[in-house]
Amino acid sequence: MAGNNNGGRNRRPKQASIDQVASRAGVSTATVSRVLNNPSLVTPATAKRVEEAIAELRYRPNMFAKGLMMRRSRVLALVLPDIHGEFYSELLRVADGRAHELGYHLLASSRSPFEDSEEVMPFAFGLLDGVVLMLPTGDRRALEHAARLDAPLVLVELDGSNDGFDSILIDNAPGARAAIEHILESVPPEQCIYVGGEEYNADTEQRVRAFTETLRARGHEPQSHQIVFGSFDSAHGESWANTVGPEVIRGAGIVSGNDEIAFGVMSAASAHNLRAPDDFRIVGFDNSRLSALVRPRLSSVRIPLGQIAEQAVSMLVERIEQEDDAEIVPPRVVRMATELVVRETS
Amino acid sequence: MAGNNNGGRNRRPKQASIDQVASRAGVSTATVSRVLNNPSLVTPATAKRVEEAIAELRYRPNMFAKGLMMRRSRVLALVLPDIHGEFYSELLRVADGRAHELGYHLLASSRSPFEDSEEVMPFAFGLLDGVVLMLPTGDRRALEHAARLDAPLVLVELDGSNDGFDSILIDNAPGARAAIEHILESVPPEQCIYVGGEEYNADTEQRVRAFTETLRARGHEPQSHQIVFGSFDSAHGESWANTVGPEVIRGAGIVSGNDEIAFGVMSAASAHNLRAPDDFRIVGFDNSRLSALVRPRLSSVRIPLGQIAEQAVSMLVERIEQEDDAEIVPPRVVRMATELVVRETS
DNA sequence: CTGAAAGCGCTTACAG
DNA sequence: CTGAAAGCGCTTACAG
Repeated sequence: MAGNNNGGRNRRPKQASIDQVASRAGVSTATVSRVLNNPSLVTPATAKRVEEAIAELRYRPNMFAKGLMMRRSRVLALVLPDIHGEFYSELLRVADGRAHELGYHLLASSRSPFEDSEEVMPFAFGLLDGVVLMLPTGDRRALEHAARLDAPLVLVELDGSNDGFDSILIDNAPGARAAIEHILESVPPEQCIYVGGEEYNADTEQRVRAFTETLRARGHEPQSHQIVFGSFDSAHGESWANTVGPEVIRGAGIVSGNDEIAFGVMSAASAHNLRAPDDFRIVGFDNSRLSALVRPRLSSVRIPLGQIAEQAVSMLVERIEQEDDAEIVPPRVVRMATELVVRETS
Repeated sequence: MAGNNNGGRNRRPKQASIDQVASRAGVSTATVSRVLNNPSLVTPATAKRVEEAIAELRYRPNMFAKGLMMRRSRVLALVLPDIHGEFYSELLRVADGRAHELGYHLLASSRSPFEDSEEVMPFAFGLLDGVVLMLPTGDRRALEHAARLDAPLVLVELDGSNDGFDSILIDNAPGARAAIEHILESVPPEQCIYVGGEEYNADTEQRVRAFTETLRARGHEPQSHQIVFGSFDSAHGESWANTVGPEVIRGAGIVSGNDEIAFGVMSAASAHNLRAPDDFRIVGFDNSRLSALVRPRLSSVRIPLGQIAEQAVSMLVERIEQEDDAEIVPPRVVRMATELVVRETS
């Protein structure tokens, strides 16, 4: 557009187009396209000429033009809620690995495409072949937006099968039940407390249910102070512990919404010289790397993030590549079980 | 292509095109395009008709066609090395926030676009307006590849200014120096040890240099056992501590490559009943959330990740939007200072 | 203020 | 095996 002063490096070089490659190689653009996408259709000799032209011109296909024709970009997105740390890396790493195996590139977004009504998201999403959407908040409104999206979608942590979407759910029950039962071995039901994260969260709800039902099975109806909500961070654990004070913590059996909360509780407790497992029992959720690292080592419920990520990407790609066919496979729901990892704090 | 049996939900609905919107609204495609991109050019009355048609047809512009014309997608990527946990979230969150302010969508990739020569990456990268590339391994080969990429690039942790790229560097010196000086207040130089992560890493090199120089300034030439390399994880800290044994740790002043390593060291030490700060001193790097949470609280050097992310995105967008102009701004290098956060372990 | 038309850079039947 | 040509769905001078 402007004067072609391409002195700088960080300046997009005027890319060669397929036409230039074609004329340089003395062939048609169709032939260039063939050597790029289906070399077996072309004589080795002409293929060679074309490849040389490509190399000389440093030609790289324009992905927009290609996408316009193919209606496919081979790019996937993984949309994660604003969760912290630990969580991200395994999810990303495994999802990316699986995507790569399947010939796709995976990108992650920490911003929901439906968060605000601005114009930026649709831009990006129109370029994607599909998205894995993690919705632990059970946000059905987001699901409605998603339904309007034109890309294939796999949901994680929210059952969207009634709306036609493949879904992957975390089955918190086994792990949560095991955790509370383990604690009940040494703590009476009335001293068990669930210190959870956000209340309106798919995981929170399931865990609270398991907690409640397990206590009831022991003939104890949990009181309101035995189930507390907050946020999934250590600050919440600390502030809860500081609020209730040492007399409540001593002898208590605590199931916390995640490891961070547990760290917060233990940290505040240690200020009163209370330590797990002697003075109280505690188990976290997530089985984060740090749970095995801190002293005392934190018992925790493992969530199979790697399997979830792998499964999500696999299902998504299956859907994408199925679109070309006529057959309609009904939405699938898969549940991933959790399990208790016993360490020192319980 | 196939039979249009659109019974299923997860099936890409045949998208309406701009032509259909135009004919439905009784205008030309040019007009539709104008109400979408520059409404002030259109009479309110006709704009309204067009908007209704858009709504009725659930029209969404084809981003490939748009990109083909505009040569711009408003999508940015942040390419991170395979670092763990903590690191990701702040970087991502802040970068995303800044990108959004500037009207871009940011996606993260944990896979280097140059990792392998397969065809997948270029696909994705041709769709991006620019990328922030974090290269803590000092991988100059990756930089060469990057130079061939046609998208604007901002480098983090590697100085690519000589190759024409804006670069953001972490200045480890102030923080590292402060850390070792702080430790030297109570530990003799010959008992100071740097337990680092990967040896060929921009951060490692700077920190080791600061460590070495500070000890030399005290008249002590560090011995080979005083500088050890490994990986940036707790396992390395543990194994190092177990290898050297309690006699080395007792009384030592340890600067570790990151907080994780420090946790590993402390964890192994506690098995021998050695605790910081009484039996030894230790400071980490990264100032991770957990450093403030574990007991004893870990002193750590803060790296301004948020500022780095924000700066990187800002510079990148500046470059992108500058491409249209003729003026060539020389590559910039900005250095972000680190600082020591003293807690209980030192 | 609006439209007809060219063009962005590819892919893919269709002929040969 | 190869090429001429149409077409994907947009944007943008250029006229009016």
